[in-house]
Amino acid sequence: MESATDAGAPPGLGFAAALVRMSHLVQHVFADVSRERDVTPQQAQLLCVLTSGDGVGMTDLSRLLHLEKPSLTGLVDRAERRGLVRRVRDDADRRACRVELTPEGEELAVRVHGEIVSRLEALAADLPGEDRLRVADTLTILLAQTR
Amino acid sequence: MESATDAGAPPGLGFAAALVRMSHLVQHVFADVSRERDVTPQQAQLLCVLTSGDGVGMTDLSRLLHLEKPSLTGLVDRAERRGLVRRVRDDADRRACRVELTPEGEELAVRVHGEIVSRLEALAADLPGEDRLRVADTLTILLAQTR
DNA sequence: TATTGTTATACTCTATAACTATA
DNA sequence: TATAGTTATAGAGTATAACAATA
Repeated sequence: MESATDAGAPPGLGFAAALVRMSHLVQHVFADVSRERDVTPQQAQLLCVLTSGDGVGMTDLSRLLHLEKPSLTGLVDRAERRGLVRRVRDDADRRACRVELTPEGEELAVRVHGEIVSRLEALAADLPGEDRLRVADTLTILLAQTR
Repeated sequence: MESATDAGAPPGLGFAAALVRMSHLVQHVFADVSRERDVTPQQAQLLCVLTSGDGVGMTDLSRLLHLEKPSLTGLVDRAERRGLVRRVRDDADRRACRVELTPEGEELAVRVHGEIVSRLEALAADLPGEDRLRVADTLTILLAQTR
């Protein structure tokens, strides 16, 4: 006996495998929602990161998104061309700039974020709230280690 | 009081947010391990999918990886050029082919998979085994809904 | 006619190396 | 000299439309 699943329940996946599979599922939700809103998943992720705080520098953004800076330059270029974000020159340090959401980008960010959250919550609709909470809390602990 | 986290514990993330954050973490583990082994994350994922079973058709593979078929053609082309997979013509249906791991591809797949699993398990090292099991089982249930 | 897979094409994403401008 | 960001370049990933070959 190596699993806590009852007879008749799905064959338990193993911790790492479950995380990997869940990660793929989340990726696909992200991809589906992005496609419906006519942005790429990468651009959607950029918008979501920009939702917190009012303007993020390119260096911070590249760390947050785990992208090399030239990759980020291109991503921001394309998002800017679509009118989703804008670069604002920093007066204090004239090398730097902050990237901000435009009103259009902000609206899109809210819609995409809301849709993703609602699809993931829907997935857990049949789950006892207690289990849902426990998963969220346990994952939160794991995530805190890698900050 | 809207969270079960104790005082001093990390601020609980919310179910959907926790899944999204965990997904990003898994993506980065995947990216790091792939890079160390000198393959792209997409190629690593292809190898992992091919580990189960001996040869998968392009149509099945495109469904498993959620890729349009022309995208898959390119991915398999590049992996084949690197000697990681090979296309084997299907004698029964001469339109079709099965994609198989080469010995080199199989060795790489095992290493990448093992490394990813071990890093994710390591992340949970401080977690009571009971919690780890509960998360795995709960996620398994969620995943089973979307098969 | 339907299905399997590829080709043609156009973008997007990403990294490395070299660069500009400011600190 | 170090830091913020960009440009140049090359390759990988992806999708849509059109196609070839076989069923």
